[in-house]
Order: sequence, then structure tokens, then C-alpha cells
Amino acid sequence: MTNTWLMKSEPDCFSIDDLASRPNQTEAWDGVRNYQARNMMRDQMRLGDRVFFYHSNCKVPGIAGIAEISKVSFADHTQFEPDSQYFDPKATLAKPIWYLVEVQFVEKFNAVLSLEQMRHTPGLEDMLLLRKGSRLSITPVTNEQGQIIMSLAL
DNA sequence: GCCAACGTTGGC
DNA sequence: GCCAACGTTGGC
Repeated sequence: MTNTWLMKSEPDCFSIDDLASRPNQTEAWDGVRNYQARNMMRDQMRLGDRVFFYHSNCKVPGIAGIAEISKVSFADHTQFEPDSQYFDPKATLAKPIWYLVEVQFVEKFNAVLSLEQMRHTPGLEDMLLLRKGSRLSITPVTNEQGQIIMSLAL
């Protein structure tokens, strides 16, 4: 059973083009410091799960393309690095606090499927992304929502 | 740049 | 364990 997720990234920081140009087109999704998001990565994501790569905090926020989970949950190394902005002094090697997954590029949409368009698409009303005040950087997407999104993607 | 909504922190 | 204060997210 393959699930679908939506993962946000600020394109100024890390965009889908950045992912596509990485060696192996993979990237460890480090720096997540929210427990709900961590729990999804740690406990629920499976190899091959589909990821909608969402560009946030930019001119046209929306889904820029697709990735997939290429490596399941392991400790986020940045929590151990004092020089990292993601350093967590409470974390130890024996007891890591933060976990991440690795994602791999699959495809880039010809055009970003905008937040605006998703808001106006019947069938997507219940997407967690569209909830007022929703800031969670990782959210589950239902199969139905996933199919609708794929039908809109160019 | 503004600010609403949310999560976290820490005093009590 | 409550909750005010604070910091962050992210659309607009």
C-alpha cells in the first residue's frame, strides 16, 4: 500500500530543481523540528510513497512536482551538529530526537499547481494544506485527493 | 512587510 | 498542569 504525502519547502532554500540536480537526485529532508511532522516521517512513511513537492513562502505557492520516499526514517544528523541551525542540545546519539526520510526526484510539473487553483478544485476541500491556519510542513494526502491533483498537473 | 494562526517555552 | 509570552510559518 503506497501512501501520498505533501511536503513543503521554500524554493529559495531548497526547490524541486535543487532536488533534481542533486547526485542521485536524492536529498535527506533534514531540519524538520515539529513533532507531528517528525512522527509522520518516523512512523508512517514507507519506501516508494509518493510525495507532492510543495513550494511555500514564494510568489506562486503550490505543488511543483513529485518525489518519492527513497529511504525510510533515520536520525537527522543536524541535531548533533553544534554549528547547525538545527542543532538540538537535548539530542544524543543514543537517544536522537529528530528523524527524517530521504526523498528522490520523480518529476517536475510543467507548471506549478497553485494553492489558488487547489482551493477552487472540487474534491480538494478537505486537504489539510487548505485548512485555515495550517502550517504543518508535512501532511498526508488521500488517494482521491492524489488522483485529482494528478489530473490537474501538467 | 504585515499579521493571523499555531507550537513551544517556562514561570507559577 | 495552566496559560501568557514569545517565536515561527507562510499566505497575502
